Amino acid sequence: MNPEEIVQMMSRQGMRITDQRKTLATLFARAKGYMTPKDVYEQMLHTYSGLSFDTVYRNLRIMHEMGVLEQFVFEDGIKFRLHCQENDHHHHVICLSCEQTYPVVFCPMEQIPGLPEGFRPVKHKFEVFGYCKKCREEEAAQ
Amino acid sequence: MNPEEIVQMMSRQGMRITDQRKTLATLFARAKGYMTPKDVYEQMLHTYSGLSFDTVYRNLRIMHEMGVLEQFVFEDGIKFRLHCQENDHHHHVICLSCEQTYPVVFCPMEQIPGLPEGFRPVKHKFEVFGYCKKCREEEAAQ
DNA sequence: TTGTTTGCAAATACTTTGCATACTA
DNA sequence: TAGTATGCAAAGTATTTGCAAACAA
Repeated sequence: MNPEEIVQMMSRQGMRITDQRKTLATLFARAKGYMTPKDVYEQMLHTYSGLSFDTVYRNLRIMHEMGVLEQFVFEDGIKFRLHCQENDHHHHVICLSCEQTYPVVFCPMEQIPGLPEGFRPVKHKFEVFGYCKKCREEEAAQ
Repeated sequence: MNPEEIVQMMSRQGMRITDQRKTLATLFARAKGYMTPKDVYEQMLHTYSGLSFDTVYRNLRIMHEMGVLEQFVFEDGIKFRLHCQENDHHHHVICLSCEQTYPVVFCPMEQIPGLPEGFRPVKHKFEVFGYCKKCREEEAAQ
């Protein structure tokens, strides 16, 4: 998705489009992996020297509520990225080096045996972490 | 696992066995689900009125490092429970109501298709959330 | 007796809130 | 113009650290 599409999406949801929010859109459009609130703040600070942290938090929260961003709880804290554009149910493969994510359509719930008797599943998580081709090649080249 | 076994395990790892740590062992032996540091603090406060939060944090961290406890990042924060005693690789089914967990031997990695070309997986997460038989029955009985 | 554990106090990190001003629509 | 967004200051929550006294081995 390009920045304009993101801005449109935000606008459609009733958000007012400020310069900062345009920059946020550009930032997330360009981002390869996930970003922490701190990452976002630091990136934005280049352009807006008077930027405050609470505005970043507010916008991240709103953009998450609007479904523009996706929030992911890593061991080391919460991170954000653009909301996944895949329509069908899918899972993610995440590179531990560049944090790029790849969708996988395979879903283990379709064939899971051995659920406890009487257990009614309502949601599940399946994520694979590792190293993508590009990062492995770069690593090997050093 | 009973409290004595947990205490032995801690002792074997070189931890000194204080009254508080014995109580911690008892607490986790009895706990059905996961506990937040706050839960633990509040439980312990019944017995130790002068208890401080930092001691709870310290002990939880140490017991996690020693492999006595298991740490789980939920959306609403970090929680702890006894480290799983299953030997073989397995995954967890977690009840959203009582937080009781059940092991499942099935592992989706054994048959996952569609990994991006050249991606080398190093770890994965697979967790199923829902409601266990007991909680569903209790819910229905109301 | 030695070295670990504890409580206290304070520091740090992260996130949220109230309010006046600035800006979008 | 009406109402939202921003920066500032401050508060709230979660977690960590340094230190002296208490305690386990």
